[in-house]
Amino acid sequence: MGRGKIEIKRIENSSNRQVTYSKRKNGILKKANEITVLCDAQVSLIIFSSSGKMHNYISPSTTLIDILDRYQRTSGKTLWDAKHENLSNEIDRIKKENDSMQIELRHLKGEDITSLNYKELMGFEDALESGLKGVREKQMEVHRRFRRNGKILEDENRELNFLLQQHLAVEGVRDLDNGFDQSIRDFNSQMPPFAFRVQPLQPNLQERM
Amino acid sequence: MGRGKIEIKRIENSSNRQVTYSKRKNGILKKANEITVLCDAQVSLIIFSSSGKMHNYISPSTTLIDILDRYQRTSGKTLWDAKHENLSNEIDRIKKENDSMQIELRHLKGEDITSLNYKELMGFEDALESGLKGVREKQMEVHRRFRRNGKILEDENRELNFLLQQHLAVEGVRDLDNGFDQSIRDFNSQMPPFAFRVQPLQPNLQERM
DNA sequence: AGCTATTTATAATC
DNA sequence: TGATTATAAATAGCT
Repeated sequence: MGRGKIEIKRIENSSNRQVTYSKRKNGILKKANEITVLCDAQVSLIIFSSSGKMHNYISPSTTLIDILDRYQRTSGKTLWDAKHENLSNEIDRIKKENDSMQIELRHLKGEDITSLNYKELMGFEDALESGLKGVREKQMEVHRRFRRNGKILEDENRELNFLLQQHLAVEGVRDLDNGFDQSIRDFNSQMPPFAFRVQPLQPNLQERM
Repeated sequence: MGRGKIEIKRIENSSNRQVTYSKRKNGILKKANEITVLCDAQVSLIIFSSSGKMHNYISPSTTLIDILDRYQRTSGKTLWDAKHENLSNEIDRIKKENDSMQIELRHLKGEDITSLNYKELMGFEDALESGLKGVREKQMEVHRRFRRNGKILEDENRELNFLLQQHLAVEGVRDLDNGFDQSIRDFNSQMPPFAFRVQPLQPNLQERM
């Protein structure tokens, strides 16, 4: 329908193609709307030009999602259900893993063990004993480190006290009235040696306890 | 384009509407194909008639899913991602739950406890001790039941032996040659009393061990 | 379903 | 691009 008849095959001239696309695109969009209004139809029309521009028409009485849902039901073809199913399967798998871990946890805590047989009980006893052994070893280690750190702090404290006494002996007579040394002496006398807080001489001495 | 001009508004006559739908539907499908071929376009066209019949056209060079993916990317509108997001969120939630259980399990088994602080260690020690206590109590119970069952079996065994001796004393003289009683006597003498297998006099005596 | 008078879409041109 | 126009194509009303 134009000045001349054309064959329906790819228009090689790129600019002609672009012009024809633009005209015919408008034509189709118009017809999509007309059939919607005239015939109560529901239309979803999505067009991509070869240059990537998109145009679309959806009948106002509906939505694209609705059309696609009906498309799936009518054609039997599946669009997003496949992706959906994968996720659902993963959820099931993880939930199962979850449940069995929950059961094992309860067993290790001594709950719900009535259903276990003797062999299973032995297994859990072993697991609990080795766990307890590990925890107790770790506790001992923490204890030892704590005691060692305390010992070192005590030594530091003793040394600092000694230095302070020296300092007081040398300087104290000279500045009897400025009150500074006195306040330190008060502070020191109120605190037991162990609690005397100083920056540790060894860095990284305190570890996480 | 027809014998008369028509207004673009719903055709009230149902059969006219149906006829017009059929003609125009063919027209649009044809145009969709033409723009595809002439202009290298990619078209997805889905039409539902008011009576529910579906017709659709997809450019042969693509798929509906591909068009819809591009539609989402181009328009920013989301079609199935919303449904997906819900499932993905649930997966994340369950996976997190899963991970923390896995960590707790490892800790209860005495693994990976270097990262625990002292207070946490104490907590796990308590949990392990109470778990171990529960398991050992259960084991003791199983043991007791086992011993009791054994005792009962011994008693049964003794009684059966007694009955057998009686039987031999009364009947044995009469049937010295049939070999049956002799074989029983042999069988019995080879087995320690405890291993003498009989149907228990009390049903349900053996519980799960 | 066909037919055809008429309207509409659009190819070529400006 | 956008407007014009001659012509092809689509289709409304009728059988």
